Amino acid sequence: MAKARRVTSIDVAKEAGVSQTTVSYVLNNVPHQKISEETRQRIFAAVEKLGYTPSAAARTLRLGRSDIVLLLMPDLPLGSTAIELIEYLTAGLERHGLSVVTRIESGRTVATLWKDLAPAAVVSFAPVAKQHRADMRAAGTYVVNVWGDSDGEPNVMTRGQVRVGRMQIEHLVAQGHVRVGYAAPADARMRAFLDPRLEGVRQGCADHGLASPSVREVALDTEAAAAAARAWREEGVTAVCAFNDEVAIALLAGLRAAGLAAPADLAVIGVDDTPMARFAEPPLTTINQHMEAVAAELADTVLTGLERPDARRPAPPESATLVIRRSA
Amino acid sequence: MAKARRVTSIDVAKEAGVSQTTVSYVLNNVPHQKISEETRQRIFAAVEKLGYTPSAAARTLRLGRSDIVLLLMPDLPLGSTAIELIEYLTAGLERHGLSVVTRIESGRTVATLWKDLAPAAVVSFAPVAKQHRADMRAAGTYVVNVWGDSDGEPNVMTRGQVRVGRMQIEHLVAQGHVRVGYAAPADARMRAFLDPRLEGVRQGCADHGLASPSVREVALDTEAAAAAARAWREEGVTAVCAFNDEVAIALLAGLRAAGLAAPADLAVIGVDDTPMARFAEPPLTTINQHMEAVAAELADTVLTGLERPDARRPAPPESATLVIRRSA
DNA sequence: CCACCGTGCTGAATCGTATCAGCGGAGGGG
DNA sequence: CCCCTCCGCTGATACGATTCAGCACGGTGG
Repeated sequence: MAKARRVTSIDVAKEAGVSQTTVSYVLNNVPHQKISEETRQRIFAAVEKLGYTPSAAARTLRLGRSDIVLLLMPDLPLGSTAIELIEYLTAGLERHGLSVVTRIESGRTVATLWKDLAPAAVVSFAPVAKQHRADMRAAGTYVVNVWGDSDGEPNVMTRGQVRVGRMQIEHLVAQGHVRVGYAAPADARMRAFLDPRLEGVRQGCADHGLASPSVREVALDTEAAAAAARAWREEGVTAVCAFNDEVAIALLAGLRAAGLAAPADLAVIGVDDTPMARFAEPPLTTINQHMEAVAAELADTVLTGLERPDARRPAPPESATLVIRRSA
Repeated sequence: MAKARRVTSIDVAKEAGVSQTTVSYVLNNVPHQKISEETRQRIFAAVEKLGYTPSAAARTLRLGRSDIVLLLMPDLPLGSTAIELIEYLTAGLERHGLSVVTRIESGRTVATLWKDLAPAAVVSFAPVAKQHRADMRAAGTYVVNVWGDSDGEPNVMTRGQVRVGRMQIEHLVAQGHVRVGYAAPADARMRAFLDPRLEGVRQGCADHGLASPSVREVALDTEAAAAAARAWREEGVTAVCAFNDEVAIALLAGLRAAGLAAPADLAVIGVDDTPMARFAEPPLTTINQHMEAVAAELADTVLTGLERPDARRPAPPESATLVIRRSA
């Protein structure tokens, strides 16, 4: 069989008995171009009949930018929370004709990929050099930097993360704790999320007249975690907000190793509600972030940035809930 | 400032004082086109001087296929094992001019994305409808289906997964166990990995003259896991191979809830060596897969499939090791 | 001396879309 | 009756690469 030729807009034009220009106008809803309703329908019918799909490559070549949104993720395990976020974001943007692809970022190969894809927007959960960001913006790519480099860039995540930190403290205060600690991850790549969450905890402490939390790094290592636990105990700390469930679980393991028990000796609260959280010993109290809401907000930011104003929808108000188990 | 125009191969041609055709020949190493060494150098110099980068869109339009490799992942948490695999694969293919992007697959929107990207190859860890695969192949995309649908498609992962299952059994046998169980995940999306691993366990049992393993589903729920543990005990099972660390950790939680202890009452061995494995109670014995080797094999498959024969390198022989902790 | 061939290079067509500039005809105002 | 405007549509070009066909030139064989 002959190598099937692609169906082009010219084929559609022939089928509908109009010019290729008209087909393009109709399919792109070009404003200020009056096309009769009858012609429109003929064209849509032809598209349907021939199974026409526009060539993304040709579009990209002509317009200088594709309909792709590049999502940059750090080279860290993506928990169910992150996966959920990606899925909702993908679905949300797909609805507006944008395709999301993800790149797990380990180094500085973004530039190459960016040139290859010519994406309409880049959403980055991974750190990107300021220079790169500037280059992309200069070339017309809309860049959403989820990492708040505090340089006044659009940043949708920060606010929610602060709130998560506050929620941790609210629960501990409600349980009567007065002297609290904060378990930070040893992995520096987490900084972008650490900062706002910790800030939320600090704010919460201030609001309730508590002293600022005693911050310690808790490495993913039982001995190190045990040492941290003992140190907190000596300071009189009775409860610890962990950066996330992973850190929290490590800390629980450390407690057991140190012959201590949660929540009696030290209460622990995590963030994420990982599938593993319920199997911890004791089962982990944690904060469950509603990724659908977060993703919606993120999608909104992108669409607005790309000036597709038809897209706005109010973000659901509640975006996190407390999951009480036994560790705090 | 004037909107910076793109540097094209025509600019390079002018700078080097040759035709654009020649530039293309040189940059693509077109065989059977003799270009003098001197001209080559002039062109490379011009490329360097002007900072020329070929337009991927134009290439794609002309060739009908891009230099992108689309990696399809299921919408499951990507543990550090998976992330590592992705990273190594990305790095390995990048070396040969291929850009890897990932799509977290939840539904059937692959087709759209595939058309948008016109990828050179698709590597799928997620199930893809047979029809889709056929379409892609018909259009010239090289498809690697890691899910072995047993329809004779290239499948690099299966063999290694079988080996992993065997390794689990080897350890248990060495510990003197005779009657073993297999803890399967409740999530059906894991089937593709479950089947070969379980097959490996079965083979191992046969080799050592043991009865076939007693297979039970272990949901990620403490009560369900406890029930499964009790059931195995009643059968006389003394050790269980878990599908992965996640299932293994759930099972350990179930054991504690049932008042049983690992490994005395029931030994448990996982797969993956998740970061959480060492914090389990008791710390989990597991199999650590060497993703670098797996990724290398996968990259090799893709490159061979795309007929870039320069790329072959022998895959490292060892690709998994046993990590002994305390649960088995 | 002519025919022929290989070397090193060039001209022009092509991929499929978006968009600028313009064209015929109908209708209205003077 | 003529001019002008607006509607609905079309022709032609550009985007930036690959590649087919072919050209000039110098050397070699007959």
